Amino acid sequence: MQRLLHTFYRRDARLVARDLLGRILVTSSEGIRTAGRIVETEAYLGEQDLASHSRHGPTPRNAAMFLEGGYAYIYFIYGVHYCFNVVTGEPGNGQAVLIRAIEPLDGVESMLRRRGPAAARNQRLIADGPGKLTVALGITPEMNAADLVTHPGIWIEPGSPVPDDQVVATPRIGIKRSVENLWRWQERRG
DNA sequence: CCTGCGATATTCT
DNA sequence: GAATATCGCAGGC
Repeated sequence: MQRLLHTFYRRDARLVARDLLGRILVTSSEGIRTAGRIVETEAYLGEQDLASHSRHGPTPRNAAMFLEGGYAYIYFIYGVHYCFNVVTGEPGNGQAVLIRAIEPLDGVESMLRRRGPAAARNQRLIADGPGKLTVALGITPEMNAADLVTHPGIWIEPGSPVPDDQVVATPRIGIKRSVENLWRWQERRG
């Protein structure tokens, strides 16, 4: 089992976000592997990025964002959903990449069980949003600040990088500040 | 197909 | 008090 290493993550969040397309996000619990191909990401920078959780400095919620690249940052949003991010850059930068969508690869039965009836009716809905993929993969707040290079339950495998002509960059979703930045990356659907 | 709404933690104003 | 890196459901066309 191969993993992306700290050198991959210790770069600008925009580069990491672009390069995470086509990689495999994996979780393992009780011997069951669930995995999906990353097809949509967003980069969030530090203080200069007015859409980033880190723009006002560390708080109890965003503390993991200020670790070094390669750790997980999992936050609770709208009082309802958990979202999974990969911390990037150097310690103290406050950068991260939000994983917005995956295509299920392994453990689809487990994902359907976790996601419930809506996903069972239409399997394209299993993990096509940031709050959905955390449920599908069994990602919990206990995994916040997990080291993705060494943690036994969550990691990212190299997969196959997506070539430039298959990648589109657009504005980030659900934000009102810094909308001019095209820091959302998707694999072209086909 | 679309639009509106409730859920309600965390943080800032 | 208001905004927010969301989602599923109800209801209308």
